[in-house]
Amino acid sequence: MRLTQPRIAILKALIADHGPFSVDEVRSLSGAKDLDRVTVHRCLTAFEEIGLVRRCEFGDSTSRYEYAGDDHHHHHVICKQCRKMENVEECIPKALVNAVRSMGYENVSHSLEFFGVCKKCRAA
Amino acid sequence: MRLTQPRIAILKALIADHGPFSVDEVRSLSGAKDLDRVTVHRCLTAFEEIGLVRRCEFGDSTSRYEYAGDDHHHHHVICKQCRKMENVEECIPKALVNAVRSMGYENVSHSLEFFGVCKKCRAA
DNA sequence: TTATTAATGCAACTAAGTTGCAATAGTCAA
DNA sequence: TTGACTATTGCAACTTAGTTGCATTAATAA
Repeated sequence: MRLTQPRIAILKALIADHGPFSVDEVRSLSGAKDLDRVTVHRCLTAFEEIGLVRRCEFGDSTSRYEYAGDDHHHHHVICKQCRKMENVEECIPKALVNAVRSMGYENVSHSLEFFGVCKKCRAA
Repeated sequence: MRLTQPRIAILKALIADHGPFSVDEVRSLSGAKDLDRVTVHRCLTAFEEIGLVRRCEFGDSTSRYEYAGDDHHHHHVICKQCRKMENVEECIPKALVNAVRSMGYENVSHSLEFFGVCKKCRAA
């Protein structure tokens, strides 16, 4: 895998700002504003494949990406109103994954997202 | 809310076959093959709003829907290879939801999906 | 320094879902 | 039962996110 200008810019942005970002958000954060959307896509996909980046789905049919090179496993809460998101450090118990294994699955991973209304939005 | 032919057909299909279905799958399952895609969409959205149907996202940028009128809360495992899906009856511990509440969120819901490789696919 | 080829950028395309609007068909009241 | 009201449907056109093919560019290895 080659270390190119677009890839450096994208990775820098993801490491600096951490909070899953859409392709277009990554594009503007990366500074390289003239970066092609397709390139950002391909870079993120490539990073995902080697585990440098994690893809998140929040149910709005847009993929978001965050830096994952630090092995910091976590989940997210998304405010149903303002769409702000925060990390949730707690994770599911191992027993749950084992339950799925006992159903005959191997190589089990999971996706867990929380949705709620944040303090700010409730005040308004 | 009016009880129309399309809605009856769609609900029947969802109750009969349960396993989250995409809009097009619902369309063919409903028998009413000449049903407009848009209509199916709108019906499912309407059902979702009144809690009759639950929307699931498996990270392939397609929404899937399942009957939820029976209050049967559960999650899913999706095989990473053949895309087959099964219910997972276990759920996350209350402590986890409380952790999110203590971050300042109310009305907290969650989405949890498992991904793995099923027995059949491993054999092949 | 040059040759190789992975990666980029562009244009055209696909897939899922949304919107506006005229026509249709449930539902309510007479 | 009939008629009026209006929610719902179906169509066409549109949006948004993402993908594909291919010629050009720029990392890397010799």
